Amino acid sequence: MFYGHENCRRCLFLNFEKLRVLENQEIIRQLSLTASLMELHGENPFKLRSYTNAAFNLEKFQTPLELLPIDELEDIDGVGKSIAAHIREIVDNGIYGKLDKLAKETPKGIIELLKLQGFGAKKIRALWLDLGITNEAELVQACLDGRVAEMKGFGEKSQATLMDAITFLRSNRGKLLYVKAEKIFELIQDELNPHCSSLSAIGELRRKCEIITTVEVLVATDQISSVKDLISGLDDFELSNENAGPFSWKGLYKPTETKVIIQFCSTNRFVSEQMLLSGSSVHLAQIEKDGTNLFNILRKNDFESELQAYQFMEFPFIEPELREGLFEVSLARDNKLPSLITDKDLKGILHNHSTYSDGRHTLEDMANYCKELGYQYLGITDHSKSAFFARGMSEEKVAEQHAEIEALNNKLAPFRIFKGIESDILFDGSLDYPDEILASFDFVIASVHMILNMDEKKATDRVIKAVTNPFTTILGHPTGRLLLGREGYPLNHKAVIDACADHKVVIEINANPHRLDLDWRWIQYALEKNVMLSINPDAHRKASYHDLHYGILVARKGGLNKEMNLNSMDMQQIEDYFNKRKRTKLLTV
DNA sequence: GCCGTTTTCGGCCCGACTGTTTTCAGTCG
Repeated sequence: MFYGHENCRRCLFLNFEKLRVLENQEIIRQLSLTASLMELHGENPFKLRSYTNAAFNLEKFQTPLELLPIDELEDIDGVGKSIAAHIREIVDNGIYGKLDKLAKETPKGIIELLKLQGFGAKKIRALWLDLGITNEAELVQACLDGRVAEMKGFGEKSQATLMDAITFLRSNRGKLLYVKAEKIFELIQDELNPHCSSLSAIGELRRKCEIITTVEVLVATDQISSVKDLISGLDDFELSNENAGPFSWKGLYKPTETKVIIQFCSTNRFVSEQMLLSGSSVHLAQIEKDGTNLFNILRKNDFESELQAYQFMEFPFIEPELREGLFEVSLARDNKLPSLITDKDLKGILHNHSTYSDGRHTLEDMANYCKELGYQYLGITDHSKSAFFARGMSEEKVAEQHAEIEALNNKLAPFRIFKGIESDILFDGSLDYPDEILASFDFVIASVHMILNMDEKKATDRVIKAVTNPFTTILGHPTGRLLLGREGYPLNHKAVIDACADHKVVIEINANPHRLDLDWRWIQYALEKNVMLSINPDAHRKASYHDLHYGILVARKGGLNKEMNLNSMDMQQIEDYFNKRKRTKLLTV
């Protein structure tokens, strides 16, 4: 349940954003927040636990709660009269009285402090009551004075960890995952489209960076001043620098405190400005012809298309997401640019969960929807038994699932479900089923979920040991990172990729927008070593199949082509691949 | 606050890790 970030209660609860419609997630967020605020106010722990339990049970609930009458809400596990009434109130008013009251009784800065990693409501309560701290600045001062370390339940280490957590929080403030920044861009696009001749994302957004610090947009219009007024007049946008210049608007998207810059230009300058403001400075400088670089050419010349500009420089077209100045220019110079993978190149979906472990939808639902989307196969990989809290499967459950897969394969043919498992990598790098059980799967994804605090040497040795396991087909989310949420465990990427090369293990590009792990910066090295990748959604519900798109974006950014992506194989190819690997493995066991 | 009765009260999910209070509370997954 906590493994897929989408189900992480902490992240849900801290996700203060207006980029939402009233979905079950919003109700869950409010109930979880209630539990934290109750804890903050020292209320009965059992009472607040019922809110946590209700939120937890609602996670698994598929029907939109806003459609349910109150008596049906009360039938849900963990939801009684009181919480059912709260849910109705949220549906009707957007928030419910009890939470509203709790929030009003709590300093805003204290609620912010609940975001600090490693510190829960009880610790924050202690800081609030004992030291009178009500915001981040006061907390920093208390740490610097050493007052935190002197408190009961805290010490020097806690104080240092607290400072680290504040630093992490500060460094991420205003930053957004690509998936969320894209929504801000779409808002701007919808508003401005009627008033401009051309509009494009530029900067990090156009380069499909996984983290966005500034949402930048280029607009070609002859009504600059009225477009500026239009943006400043929108509820969620705030002009922050009136002196930004005649050709730009600088401000904030208030709900997430994200910086927004809108640049203006004339229609005939659009292509050149778009390129100037999208490619990194290194990219623009590296592309040279007769001693003049692309940067200078674009400043002085107008083009009708980006292709025309590259052709002018005697270069092939370079996709915007590659324009980081890392490897693309030398590849282009040698005419070795990859034909980047696209959404259409995915033939099946691997790494998915069902109700056999912590997924929301049944195996049959997951299979039907996968088929409906036009894919040829599904690889189902529920959690293994060690992931007890994700309801990992016992050996008996595995057998039960395999029987159902066989029945479904008869029913859904030629669509095919492959028997997989997301096997936990245990503390010492071993997998948590005996060989005979591991041998019963078509493929095995080995992933780390627990004990994430090892040093680089230990973490690397552990992962490499899992990679050398003859049953491992794919290494799942290699570093365990959650973007803007948790650093991955430190890993010697080269050593791990080398081990994957030696043992013919595929590396996952986890497409969940919170993970995007393997980091795209390592794709080129993997390709150099002839290591295949696999773009997997880690879906815990049907809708998460669509996360594949974000995996595609970073895979393209790293320069991946379809030939080196495992799930670009068609059904027959991947079946042969799995079978061949299994035969090889059986020889080595 | 919810649940499940031995139904109107009494009990309330797991395990590992960390740091600190040296025997356990808080946090996380």
